[in-house]
Parts: sequence; structure tokens; C-alpha cells
Amino acid sequence: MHASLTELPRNADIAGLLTRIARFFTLQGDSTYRILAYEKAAQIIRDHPTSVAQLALSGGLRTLPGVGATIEETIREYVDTGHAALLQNLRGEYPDSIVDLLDIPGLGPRKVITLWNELGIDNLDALREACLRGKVAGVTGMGPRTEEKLLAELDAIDVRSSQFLLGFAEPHAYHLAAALRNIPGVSTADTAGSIRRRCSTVQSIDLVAGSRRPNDVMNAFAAFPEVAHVRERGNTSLVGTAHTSIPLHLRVVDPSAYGNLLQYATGSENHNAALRTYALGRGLDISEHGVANKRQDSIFTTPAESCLYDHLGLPWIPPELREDRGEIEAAQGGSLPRLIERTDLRGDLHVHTDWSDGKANIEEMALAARSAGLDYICICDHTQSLAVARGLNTERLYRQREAIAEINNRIEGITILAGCELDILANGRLDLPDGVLSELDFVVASIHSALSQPRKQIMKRLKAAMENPHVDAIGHPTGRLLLRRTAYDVDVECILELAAQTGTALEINSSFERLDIPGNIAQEAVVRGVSLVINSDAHNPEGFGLLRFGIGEARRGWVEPSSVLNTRPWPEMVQILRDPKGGFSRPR
DNA sequence: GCCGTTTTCGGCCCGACTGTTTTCAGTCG
Repeated sequence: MHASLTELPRNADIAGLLTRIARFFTLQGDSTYRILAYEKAAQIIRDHPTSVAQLALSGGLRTLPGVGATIEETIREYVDTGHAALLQNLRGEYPDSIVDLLDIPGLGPRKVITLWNELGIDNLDALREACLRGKVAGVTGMGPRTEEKLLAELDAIDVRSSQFLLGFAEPHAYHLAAALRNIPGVSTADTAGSIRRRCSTVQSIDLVAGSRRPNDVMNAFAAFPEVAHVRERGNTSLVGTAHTSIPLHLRVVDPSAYGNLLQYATGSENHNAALRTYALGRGLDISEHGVANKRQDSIFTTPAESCLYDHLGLPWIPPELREDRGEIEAAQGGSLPRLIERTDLRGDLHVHTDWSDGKANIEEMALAARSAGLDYICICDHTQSLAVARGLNTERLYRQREAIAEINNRIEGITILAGCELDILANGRLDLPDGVLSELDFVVASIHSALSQPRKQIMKRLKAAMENPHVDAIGHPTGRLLLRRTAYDVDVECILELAAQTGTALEINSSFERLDIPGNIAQEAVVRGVSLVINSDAHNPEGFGLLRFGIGEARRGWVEPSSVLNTRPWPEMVQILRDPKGGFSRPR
């Protein structure tokens, strides 16, 4: 029995269980629809903002889309006992490690089973050994080329991290798309895939181009200095790798069907599948080549993606929403959100300078913010306990305020506010006294130390910060560092509740290593009437460009401008802040 | 296994590419 809350499995654990079940079903050659059902449920649970285990205990699992009676039963058993009989039975004679083989590109269930049956291979090392001895080439359906490719993949598996930060991949992708557009005969080209959907981490750069001469385009692309090598090359598509080791996918179609391809290549897979199902119900068959109307024996192609959605009787759906999380239904019902845009932001409430660990002075940051189209910024440097960042004590904070006032008098077109990024100490105390905090325009409180404390203590700290009347927002509330460090052990449910109760805003930190809170939690926050702030956490003048990542994350969470405090002009913000915290909560 | 403004049963996405075949199975996105 799971004795207490802290022992409950996390959503990632439950999702992992379902994924594992799906993989064993895959190996056994079970119905693809059953496999898909488990994978879909796993995805939903992985993305769910609050504890699914708690949901299981309260009997609410069936409210999750994709969770029916059978999967509910499995999850409940897992939450109650820590294991699932279904997985034990499925696993049967297979060793646990065999599903690892499915991670190798080129190895699917059939080949894995064949390798197991004919050579007894059940793990990566055994596979490498067999390849080196030339045994794999003799296996049914495999030859020397297969063996060669498998060895290359096995060698690559250690060096290649399969995920890349959006902030890393996006500039490369935009550069390549621009280079594609410069190839003669290319009508247009774009970045598609997960980068276009603004996923915080991506696995590849997906590019699409419109041209009547696809071969010329792929030849030119293959010769780009950024392209390290080409792995596959067909008539209309190319798969390769950049020198930065990120995989590249390029597809080329006739310009007349460019809109169809762009939609297809943007995905997600789940969105496309749902869209196809929707279209099939209307007698239409969607593929990247066009929309076939079987009754009329016609095919619809278009250069413009929006015309494709229009053809299906839907408004254009922003890429960030295309995850099959209700966007098609919302589009049908005319209730798509008016997603926040970068230009909706009037200010940035979390900006560093060289008073702490920033790289530029106050004036440089202010001028850069003005150039970025902002009306106000709040200087929120670190506070004294964060010694590595030269955090400010009371005296330096007061001097900084004076410096800010002087610069405010001198420069036009931007208002500079005085705040701080207040350290929430390991013992739950705050790093500066209330008297000092009360004089600041905006206070962001963040955790930077003792990250591995148990959930209870982490929550005690966050609670103390949120209950302080001078704390306006929690900075990077979960503490996750993408691809590097998981979130500290926060109780998201509890954070949302406290934020709503105390009227404390939650930050969407735009650093592409953080993107914290993530969009799914932001979406839940909005539902509960919690206000958001989207901040750059800029440490240099270029840092305001990061806001586009925070905006993307917010859009993935269906966030509208009205839910984000810094879409308001500063005078309006002052009114809200003057109302001691209560002003933040607004009726829904 | 899930799901319902076509449906509580019968659907559930499909084309490109590779390597091995010798007309296609397996994998991928």
C-alpha cells in the first residue's frame, strides 16, 4: 500500500507503466488500436498538470480523455499496490531489457522478435556483439546493409541525445528555412514539426518547401554547409543530420499543394490523426498531397494552410494547439482561444542587470527593452543570499533604486521599475525584510537553493512566499531545467490552490532552459483564476528576445492575454497591485 | 482499449522509404 501522499507515483511513473505495457503489446503483435490506446493514455497522463495518482484515489480517472474502464483499473492497481498484474503477465517469457531494442531506429517489433527467436538477442550489448560477428546478416529479412546500419545506430546511441532545446534548434531551423527559400525554383519554405508547434524540446528540425523541381531542391539542401550527412533520400523527402547532430527532415511538394504539406508536416501526429478522423466523417480523405473527396472523385490542394482548414469547415488552428487536446472540437464550436501574442506584452517584470549576475547595466537593459517594444521593465536582481550571483542586500537595493530613478528621469519611452528576485531560503524564510519589500514596485520570489528537499519542505517554502503580502509572483515555480534537471518536488495542485487563495501570480519564465511553469500547468492555472506573468528573466540586452519562447509556452497552454498581468499598461498594474493582493483574483 | 451531433458496435490515418525481396514487409513520421 502507498502509505502517504509523498509515496504516490508521479504522473511520469504512471505514464511510464502504460508505455511499457504498450511496448509489450507491440512486441506481441497485439491490436494496433489497443497499443495506440495505451500510448495515448500515457501521453495524456504525462501532460496532465496535477497528480493523476490523487485523481485515481478520488475515483476521477475516467475524466481523463483516453482512460476507460480497463486502463482505469490498471492505474488504480498500480497506485494501490505499486505494480500491475497486466504488465507482469504480458512480459511473460521476455526479459525486461528486450523493449530497449525498440529504441533503435530501424528496429520495430517484428525484427526485435525475429532477433530474439533466431539469435536470442534481448539487449543492446548482445545486439552489438551479434552484429560484430556478422550473425545478424543471416537472420530472416535482414542482410549486410541492415547489420551495418544497426552498428552505426548502436554507436550513435550513446553520443546522441534524442532531445534538443527549442531555443537551440529554432535558430538553426529558421536559418535553414531561409536558405531553402533562396534556392532557385523554391516558391516558399518553412519550419514545420514540433518547432512550429513551439514544443519546449524537439527531436528534429522539420522543413518543408514548395517547388516543381524537388530533386534540385534536395541536391542544393544536401550541399548546405550545415548538413553533415544525408541518411535517406527519396523523390520528395530527405532525412539527414546537421553538424550540430540534430536530425533534419525535408519534404518538397509542388507549390500548389504546399498548404497541405505544411499542415501535414506540422503535426502533431495526434492532431493529424484526429483531423483525418474528423474529415473521414465528412467523406473527405486527408493526406499531405491533398484532400480527396471520394464521392466526387476530386482532390483539393492549396498553397495556403489556412485554406485547407477552411476546406474542412474549420477556422485555422494555431500550431501550438495542435496536440489533439480539444482543439478540433473548439474549432468546430467556434470557441478557439484568442491566444496571447508577443505584441500583447506591455512590460517585463523579471530583468537582471550587472548589479547582480546580469551582463549589462540598467540603462542598457532599459534601452534594449524599449527597442523590443516594451513600455516598462522591472529590475529584479537577485538578493543577498544568492552570493554566487552577487545578490543585493538592503543597502545595495536602496542604492539601485536611486540609480533607477535617475535613469528614469533621463530616458524616454520606457518606465523602469524597482523590484527584486527574492530568494526563498531553505528554511522557508525570505531573504529580505518586509519593510524593504514593501517599498518595491514588484517582487518575484524564487527558489534557488536546497532543491532536493522533500516535497513537504519545498511546499512550506513556497507557501510562506505566497502568503507574504509583498510577494507579487513566484518565479520559475517548478524549478525544472529542461533536459538537465527535473522539477523540485512540488505539489502542483497545492501551488495552484495557494496562488488562487493568496492572489499571487505564477511566472512563465521565458528562458528556453526553463519555460516554467509549463503550458499545461498554465492552462490549469487560468481555469482556477490564477494570474500569470510572462517574463524574460533577461540577463543581457538580447534577453528580451527570449519572450517569444515564454509566449509559445503560454500559447501551448491556451493562454489568452487577459490572463497575463503584464499585458496591461503599468498604470493599470499599479491599481491592481495597490489592492493588497486581493486585486489579482478576478471572477470567472 | 476507447469512444459517440453518423455510432453503445464498429470503427480507429496513410504515404514514403529501405532493404530485402523478386513483389513486399517493416519502419517511420
